[in-house]
Amino acid sequence: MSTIRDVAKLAGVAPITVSRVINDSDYVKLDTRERVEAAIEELGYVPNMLGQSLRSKQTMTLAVVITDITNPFWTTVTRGVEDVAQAHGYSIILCNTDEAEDKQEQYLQMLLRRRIDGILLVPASNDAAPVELVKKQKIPLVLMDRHVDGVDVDVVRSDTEEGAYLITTHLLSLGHREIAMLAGPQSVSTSVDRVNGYCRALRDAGLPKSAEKIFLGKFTREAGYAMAQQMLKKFSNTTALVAANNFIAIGAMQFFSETNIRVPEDIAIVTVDDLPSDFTITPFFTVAAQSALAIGKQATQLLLNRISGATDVPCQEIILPVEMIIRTSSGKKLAA
Amino acid sequence: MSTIRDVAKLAGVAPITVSRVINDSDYVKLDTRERVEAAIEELGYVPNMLGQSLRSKQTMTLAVVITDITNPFWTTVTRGVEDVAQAHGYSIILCNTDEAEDKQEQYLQMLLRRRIDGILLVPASNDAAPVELVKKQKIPLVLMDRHVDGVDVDVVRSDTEEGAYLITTHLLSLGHREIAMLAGPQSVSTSVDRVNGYCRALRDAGLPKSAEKIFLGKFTREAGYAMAQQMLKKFSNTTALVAANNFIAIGAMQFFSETNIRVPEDIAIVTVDDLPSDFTITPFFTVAAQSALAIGKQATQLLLNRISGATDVPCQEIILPVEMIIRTSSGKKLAA
DNA sequence: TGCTATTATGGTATCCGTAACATGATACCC
DNA sequence: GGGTATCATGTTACGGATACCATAATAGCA
Repeated sequence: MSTIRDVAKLAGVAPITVSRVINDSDYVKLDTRERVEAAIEELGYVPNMLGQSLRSKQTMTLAVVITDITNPFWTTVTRGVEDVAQAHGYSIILCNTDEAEDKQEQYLQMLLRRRIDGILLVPASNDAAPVELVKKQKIPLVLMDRHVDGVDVDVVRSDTEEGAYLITTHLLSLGHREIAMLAGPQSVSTSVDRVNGYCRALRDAGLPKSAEKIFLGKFTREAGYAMAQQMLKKFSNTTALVAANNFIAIGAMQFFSETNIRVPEDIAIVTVDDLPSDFTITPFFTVAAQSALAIGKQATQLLLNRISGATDVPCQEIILPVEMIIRTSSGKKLAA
Repeated sequence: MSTIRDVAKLAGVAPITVSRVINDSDYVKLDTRERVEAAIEELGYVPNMLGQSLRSKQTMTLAVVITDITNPFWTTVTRGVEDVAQAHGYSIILCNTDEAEDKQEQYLQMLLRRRIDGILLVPASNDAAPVELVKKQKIPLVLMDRHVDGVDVDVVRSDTEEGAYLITTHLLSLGHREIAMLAGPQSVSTSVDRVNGYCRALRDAGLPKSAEKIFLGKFTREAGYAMAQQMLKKFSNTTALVAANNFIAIGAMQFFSETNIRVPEDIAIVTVDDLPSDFTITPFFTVAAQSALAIGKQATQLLLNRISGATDVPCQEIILPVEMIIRTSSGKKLAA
């Protein structure tokens, strides 16, 4: 692969002149410019960004560290990131942590070595260490979707506590009193927040003891299936269910479907996180929908602001609103 | 951010000695090593990969260029890529072309500038130019899912023609004779291949003229909706439908659902591409399923082989088998 | 003791592009 | 004609890590 010096030699100029032509950065006579461009064409020269980055200390690269690229919520977030990043000339490095702290740490180390310009992180857990690791190197960092306790850092997330509150309140308004919750892991803030929203709704309705019906698992279909099973075994009088995300809801639905329990007739279901409309023929779940795209876009915008020097501005927590969409899965008002 | 020289100075050694410690590449006295490691720790030194890459001419980075990160098929492919890449110490740069040739070209140029070690490309169209562009720079390249005419290049894809053949034949075996096809764009090989499979099945059944019922659009839900509408307008006697992918099938389903046409009673549907089981409560579509994960993994494996010097081996086209899964959407055998 | 092999460390140049500074040429104005 | 502003190009050094070669110290052995 040819270098800027090869081009310079062929065009009979100094390397810096070629650089000027490439970057359109300084005076170059038309005649010279044409000679240089011809040489570039002839050699098929492509500037080496490694050299540029080494000097400029900019890689024009952002990293997106998510927990699972297979989950449509995260891909939509990533899509939002990509759109904004691309519009500003940045590329995206994608990292999958699978919710594993060691994999996350490994990736972050690698990103630091790469001198990435900024990181968009969905923290695998509530542990502050990885955030500190990045902050110590002064690499701009924005957390997405989840917050982490005890560190000063930018966060862009949905008001997921309110979301859980809304859908639980909806169930209460339909007359349900025995409402269980199938939640995610305790180490993840969104799971905790959603449990809190659920509890607050029950408290506001004067049913604090109902909050014992909480099951903790993972944000997966398998976990949803298993938790639904346990839940019915333990609390057979349950009439409604709050799922902490769509995968849990789907897993629960599969269990109910297999055991001939009708939804919403026998048990009503509500959940946080909508499924993309592209995947569903007729939307079924009553949900607290967040805008994954907006999370990605806003987080990236904030990150780019930080990169372009807004370092004195104190860290912000941007909390986006959620929207309740009432559909079939929550059923009708119970007969009194 | 500190450099190898800062560490060297603090430890009282030459930079090269620090390098040796970092890479464990040569003799270093235990005593010296410890001093260097202490200095690294104290300064929070992180090696700069830009410098390393500039020398070694390896970026340890692969690019995945797909058409839409929001589509679960591509994310599963990407997941396969990521798994294999990560296991070999490579990172992934992700690029979304939105099926647009200009965006693809822009991305490829950028990847060349970055001196990516290899590219996994889902070509946006049948145009050979982008492939030539990459090959000219001798950057290892593997196409995924789609092939491109007139160029010698590695490809890993599914036997999608056979897939379409299988599901069409299944419809024929159920007694259907008026079978329409809703396909993707003509510029994409998978769409063409699926149309061919559909035609071959009809030809084998002695119904070549039925192949006039082909509609071309995009691989999207919206297009599926629109094509289903047109199709019924033009050929109201149609009893079965072959969709070229799952989004088209879902779009068609939505149209039928809105117009009170029952599936499979009034019209049977089969499609290529399964929906991930995590998104569906009870799988409905009879499909020709490909293993997206396998495509990603195999393509990456092949790419890594090329990178590590298998340049003399001629280009291969790896064609993975598809599997027909019969479900509800194709219905029962028609009464004679 | 003298010679070679092994261990341990350093100097210099290089990967590629560009910032900073320097020089030269041309144009313009009084 | 002399001085300044603009245009045009080049020289040198640097960013960070490391290959290559050189040197020095120690160990091993006859």
